[in-house]
This record gives sequence, structure tokens and C-alpha cells, in this order.
Amino acid sequence: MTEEPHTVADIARRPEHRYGNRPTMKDVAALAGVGLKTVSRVVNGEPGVTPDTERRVQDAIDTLGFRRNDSARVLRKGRTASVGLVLEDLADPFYGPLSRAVEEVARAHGALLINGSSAEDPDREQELALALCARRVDGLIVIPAGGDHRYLEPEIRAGVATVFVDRPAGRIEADTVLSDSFGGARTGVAHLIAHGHRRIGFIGDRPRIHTAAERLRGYRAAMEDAGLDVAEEWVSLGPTDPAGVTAAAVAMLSGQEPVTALFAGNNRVTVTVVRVLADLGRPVALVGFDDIELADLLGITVIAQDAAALGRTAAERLFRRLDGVEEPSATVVLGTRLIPRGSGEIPPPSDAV
Amino acid sequence: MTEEPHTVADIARRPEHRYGNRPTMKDVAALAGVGLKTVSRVVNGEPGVTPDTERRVQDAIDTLGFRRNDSARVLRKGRTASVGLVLEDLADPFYGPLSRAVEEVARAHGALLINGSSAEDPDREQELALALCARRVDGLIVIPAGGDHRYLEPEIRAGVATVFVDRPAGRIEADTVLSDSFGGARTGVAHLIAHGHRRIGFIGDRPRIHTAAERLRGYRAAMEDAGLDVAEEWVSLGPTDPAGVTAAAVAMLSGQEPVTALFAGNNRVTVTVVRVLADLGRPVALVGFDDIELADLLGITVIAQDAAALGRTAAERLFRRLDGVEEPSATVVLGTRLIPRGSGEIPPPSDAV
DNA sequence: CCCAGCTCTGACAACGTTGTCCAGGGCCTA
DNA sequence: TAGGCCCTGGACAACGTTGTCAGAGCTGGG
Repeated sequence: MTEEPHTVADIARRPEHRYGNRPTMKDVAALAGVGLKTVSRVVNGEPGVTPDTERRVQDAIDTLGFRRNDSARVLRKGRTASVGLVLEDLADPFYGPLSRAVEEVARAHGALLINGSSAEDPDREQELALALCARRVDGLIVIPAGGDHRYLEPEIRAGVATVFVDRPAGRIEADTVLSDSFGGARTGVAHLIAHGHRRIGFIGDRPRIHTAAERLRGYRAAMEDAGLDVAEEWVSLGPTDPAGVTAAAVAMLSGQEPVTALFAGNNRVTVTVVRVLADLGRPVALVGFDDIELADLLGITVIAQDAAALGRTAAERLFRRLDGVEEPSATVVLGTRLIPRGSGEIPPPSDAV
Repeated sequence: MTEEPHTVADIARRPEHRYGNRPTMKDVAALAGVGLKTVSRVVNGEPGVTPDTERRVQDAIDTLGFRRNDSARVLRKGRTASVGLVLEDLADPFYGPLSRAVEEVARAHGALLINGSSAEDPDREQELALALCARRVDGLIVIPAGGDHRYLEPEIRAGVATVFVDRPAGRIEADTVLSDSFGGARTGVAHLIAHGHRRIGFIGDRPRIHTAAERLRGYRAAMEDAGLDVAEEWVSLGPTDPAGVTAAAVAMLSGQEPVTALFAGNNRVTVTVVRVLADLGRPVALVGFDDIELADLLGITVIAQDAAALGRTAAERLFRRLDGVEEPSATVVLGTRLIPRGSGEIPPPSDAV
């Protein structure tokens, strides 16, 4: 060492230190009476330091409350050991488990997860994803809100591993993990048809959302498979706020030829529809896409997708990329599961055709 | 500029560039034929650049797909414009809205939110919080899992603004935002007593969790207010996994003198208890702490706390600190609300004392 | 015609860390 | 005892950005 030792008081006295007076390795080195690099070695558990020196350094670290500045470390090393997750809304119960699953995988790989909500806004998705890239996350998992992800091309080319989940990427080729929205909806609607329904309503989200379009397609396919026509007034395509869904459901359930069954396109729609049906007083069959907490108690038949499996699969794929595995990008489609709980097995009223 | 222009191909040809061949400001400067600092000025929208120069720089940026490296920026500037949130479990529906509320406030202040789950493990909470500090987050919001937060003292002294939410900090003085667990539980239990119950069970979490202890205290206070004794077998203190709660509930509901009403200490407990009661076939009164989705349809009376308000309040306090407001640390307690929906208004059976 | 004052630009250092490389000292062997 | 080797520790550069400062070019007034 070349300078007189720095004490805690010395450092606290520095007038305008940027990190609010944080000690650096240099301070630790000065206090311990060793060189800068020796401190680095101790901090990183590198070999080549005698136990005695190590103890002196460790004491200095504890005395000063030193913590390594990862920004500087990242700058030097080029890897941040962090991955980003851009999702639609953390408050949506579907994304909690997904995010948690990603976090667990990241943790197992020693990486930190940074996530943000796009609020279903394409601009905000882009802003967030690029902000994460500016932070130099090693990888990115995106639940697309928008339909054009070419803005990520420079990043991907620059080496940011990227995986899309729940919805496919737009106008770009990339790894993708999806639930089988088409097949799930088709199964669910076929289930209603098998229980005798002929007039079945579909309440889903705007078709610019890929899963919503796929579920609508599944609905139409099931109807067509059974040789049934679809009246336009049986189909509602968002928005899916409670008021919109309530209005749509009420419309379908009234009039000359009301639907006798409903298929709900996602968890939020299901919840609202259940409320409408509870007020209705007349039994109407219902199958919902996505499982919901307490659905078993309410006897709601659902098409369940495994949010945690989606997140886990995507994260594992991401880390395989980060581990250097080179393979062509692929799309993985995870299956869904019909869980009959009563509401989907209600027969149509006898006076219905 | 002093070097020959860098082209996209030049940069791609670099053998071992650490960020997977990312262009830097130097590259942009070389391609645009300007100095380094001019690029910096353009990127940051600083004045003093002629429109013509700015256009040349912007073109080079677009051509190369340049994105500023925020790690280097942070290192230089000392502020990261990011805050960390350490919570218990992102998959818990209570924390989704809380996290989302924090994110919204952060966004409004131009900051990014980094969050992680402690899984209710004190060691993991510490590991996560310190990892966030190493990333030099400007501020930290913590939902404590452990009871000793002295490990944060050096960080706080070094200028990391810190706010605790939902549970108080242990052995350290800091800003805290809480729900009124004691008052809420007392109100809920008093509600059951007002409806005629004398033997009331309490199923909560381990008392080392502050909210759990407070709710237990509220239960005991309400019972004492009414001059009622509490039998030890009426109180279950976790764990709150479904099996444990089911066993506890079944035990309290059987025997010579079963309880006629239950108070559930949190949302997970409530859900499990509702399942048990559904299987029981006999009406038992229930009040739960925390609101749950669909609780209205199931007619569950709850003590509701506002998770989003907790998050918002904490985040606002955090950013006031970051904006330089100096004031003594304080604890804010947010009120709870009793929402009667039926289950809490069931009277005891007539043969009960 | 010259210089003051402005605008625009660029050279340079610094942020805190890690990788490279070299020096010095102790120990073993011949 | 001398020479070589290994082990420990330190000096220095570099990562990509921003703040400081000074210089170049231009305009306008004296």
C-alpha cells in the first residue's frame, strides 16, 4: 500500500462521494495495508492469498461495510448474471407463478431476475425490453404485448438470448414457448357440445392478441367439427374489462334464442361471467380457459394451462442458450388439461332446441 | 476522429468482444466521423450539437444498432435509477398487486424495479437484498422474512434508501408501512362474537412472522374484551400448508366441544379452511384475513387489506427519500376493512352453549 | 483589421473493478 | 551456499461512459 490507512470516519468525511460515501476496494486495501488486487482476490475467493492476509482484508471489509460494486464488475467482465422478464401484468394471478418459476430457474443458475409489466401496451413492452438490454441483461424472456419485435433484432444479433412465452414473437424468428390455446379451446367447446349444447357463446379478448385469436379459432373449429353454425352475436371479442364482458354475456343470454352455454376466453373473463351467471338465477353451462383459485369450490369447469411450466420451460431454454448451446430456434407448445367440475356438464334446458 | 470508420462488418469481425460484439460510442463516433463526446451528447439529448452533426450521429447509431451501456453509465454517474423489491412470494396473489403498485410509482419516477422472492427464508432475504445493493439500487423495499435486519445497516448508512412493508424491520430503525393486523383481527373476531359465537378457533401462521403474531394478539384481545376464555386447542400456529391447516381445522371442529366459528389468519389459510368446511356439511362461521378473488361469490366474510395501497405508500415514501427529503423514519399503519358476505354472519348452532 | 465573445467540438481523466504481468522473497535441491 | 522455482502480492491497463476544459471556427463590433 502506498497511502495512509482510510478509516470509516475518513470516508464519511468525503464531501461528495457519489454512492453516498461507499468504501471501495482501494479503501479496504489501504486499511488492510495490502494491494488493490489482493482485496479483489479475497472478495472473489480467488486462491493465492495467505490466511493471515485474508483475515486482515476481511476485517477491513467488515469494518468499512464494503460491498463490491457490481456495476463496475459488469463493465469489466461483460456478463451481468441477470435476465429480464417482460410480462403483461404482475398483478394477474396467471403471471405470478410464471414469474416465480422463471426466478427459480434463474436462481439455480446464479442469475438475478429483473422484471417489468408492459400493461399490454406494445410501446411500453418495447421501452421495457430495451431498458433491460441497456442494463445488459444476459437474456430476455418476453411475453409479447405487441405484434412486431423487429426492434429486438440488433440486441439478439449482439448476443442477448431471447425467448418468447405465452404468445409468439412478431415478425422475427426466435425461441417460443406456448400453451395450446387452439387445442384447449377446441376441447373445451367440444365438451360443451358433447353435453348437448348447440348454441354456445364465446367471450374472448381482442384477436390481435395471439392467444385470443387461437382460442377463437378453436371455438370455431369445435363448432364446425359438430356441424354447428356460429351466429355472429355469439362471439364477443373484447375488451375484457368487467363492464364489457358483463354486457356481452347479458346480450348473449337474452333475446329469442339465448345461448345455453358460454366459453370464457381467459381467467378474467371467467370470473366476470361467473358473477353474471350467479345473478342470473338460471343455470347456464360454462367452461373457462385458465384455472382460477377456488374454481374447485365453485364447480367451474376449466381448461387449465400450467403457468409455472411455461415459465420453467422458457427459462431453461434461455439458460441453455446462455450456456452456449447452439441450435435452431424452436417453438414448444405445452398441452392443456380439461378439468370437469360441474359448470361444464350442465345440460341445456329441455325447452332449448 | 482519429481512426478509420468502423463498419458493422468490422465490429462483427472482432473476435472476442465481451458483450457479444456490441458497438460502443467509440464505434459510432468513428463511423460518423465525430468525437466521442459528441456521440454522448446526442445519445443524452444534450444541447450544443448542430442538426447536421446530430443526424450523422443518429444514422451511425441506427446503422450499428448501438445501445448505451447503462453499466458504464451507472459507474460514472453513481445513480442507477432502479429500486429493488424483496418480497415473500411473487406467486402469492397478495403480493402481485403490491409489486405492481410499487412498479407504477417507480415508473412514474423513471426508475426500473428489480424484484425477487425470499420464499419466506431469512437467509435468502438477506442474500437477495445484498445482491440488490451490490447492483447499487438507489432504494430498497423489503417485505421482511427474517427478524434481524442489522445486516442492512452499512447499506443504509451508505445511502441506500430503505422502506419495510407489511412487516416491521427487526432490530433496526427504518421507514415502515403496515396493515393494521391487530385491529383487523380484533374487529373480525368481535364480529363473530357479536353474532353469538363463544368458541372461536384461530388458525394462523408461526408467530415469528410479525403479522401472524399481531393477528393472534387481536384475536386474544377480542376474546378478552368479551370476557371469553381461549382454550389452547382453539389456536393453531402453523405451518400453514394445506395439510397442516386441514388437520388443525378438523381437530377444532370435532370432539366434545367443537368451535362454532373460525378465524383464518391469512388468504392461504382461508382458502384451505373453506375447502374443509365445504366437505364438512355443517355450517360453521368463518372470517378470513385478506380478501380473495371470488370471495364474494363464495360468500366469505373477510378483513380486507389494500395490498396496492401498501405498495404505493411504501414506494412514495422511498422516492421522497431519494428526492432528498430528510425526516425521521416513521411507521405508517393502514387500516383494514370488514366485508360481510355471509360466512361471518352464520349464527352458532342452537345446541351450542 | 483585429480581437472579444460566442457556438460547436474533441481530448482527457475518472468512475470501481478485474486480468495480465512482473517483482520479490522463501524454500528446495544440487 | 548458490541457483532456480514456486508462492504471494502489487502496479497497471482496460471495460464504456460522462464531466471538465480547452481549442477551433465564426461573427460582429470597435
